[in-house]
Amino acid sequence: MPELPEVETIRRGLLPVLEGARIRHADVRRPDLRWPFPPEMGARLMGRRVLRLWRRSKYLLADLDPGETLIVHLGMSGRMMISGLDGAPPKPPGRHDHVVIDTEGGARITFNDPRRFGMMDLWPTQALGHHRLLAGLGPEPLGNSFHEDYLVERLKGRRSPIKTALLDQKIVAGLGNIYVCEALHRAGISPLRPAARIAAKRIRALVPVIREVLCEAIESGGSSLRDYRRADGELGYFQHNFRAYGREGKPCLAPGCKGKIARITQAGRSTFHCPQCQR
DNA sequence: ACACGCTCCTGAACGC
DNA sequence: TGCGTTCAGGAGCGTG
Repeated sequence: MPELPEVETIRRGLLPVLEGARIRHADVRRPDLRWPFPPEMGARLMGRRVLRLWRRSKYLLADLDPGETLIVHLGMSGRMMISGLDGAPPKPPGRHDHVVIDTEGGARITFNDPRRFGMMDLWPTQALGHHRLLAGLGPEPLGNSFHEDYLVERLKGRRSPIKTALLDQKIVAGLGNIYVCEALHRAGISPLRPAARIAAKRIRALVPVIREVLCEAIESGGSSLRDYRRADGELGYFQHNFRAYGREGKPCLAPGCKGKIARITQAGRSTFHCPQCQR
């Protein structure tokens, strides 16, 4: 499922066809995803130019001329597909293709989301910070305001396990289940340990590890899961080698560790970790 | 402020 | 072979 690296990779894939392009037509094929689409979304997108395509946490943001931003979240199973390039026919919409955007350049961007956990909204660009979904987000993990002192401070007094704390988007925005498991594994920190009971030194060491895990995933094009299947023009599919995630029962890959990856449930979610080397 | 459980949804994987 | 059941999970939201 798309986490920050996947969204970033999708953004980069969309960049050449969307940034600077004018939307010729937008086909909104159902009234809602997780929430209703904004009123008249299709009509409001039509004829507008995309000034900038950027990302905040797991949200894709397309600044439109004039003054409005299209906010897109891919949820669990959202995908983007590009077709209609080089004179090829644009892909006709199929099952779960909920929004189809055609540009004047001839490209077609198809948003597909079987589980419909995604969302789209339109919001004034200068007031984006006040959008209910963006307002409370913590710092970008790859940005300057996510740093060692910040994380140490934010985890003070947190009795919840570090795994849960790192999934809290108010603390750091964009981490999901997979990369939290990977980061904690690399840092040798047990996902079960209460956040407030981790030595400051180890939290400080975790910060660059989080960045490293995300950067590697972005470099390799993100990660792939069941929900992502390779197809022509589909963005966001990646092959990434996880050391912990999805490796229940397999040998721990930490250097020198003889442990085995275990799978537990925390806050209703699977955690993969090595009980041997993660303390 | 924090912590927890519930909820949305469908396809894939699994069991009988 | 076919059907029913379980699981996956981002993250808002209500409750304590």
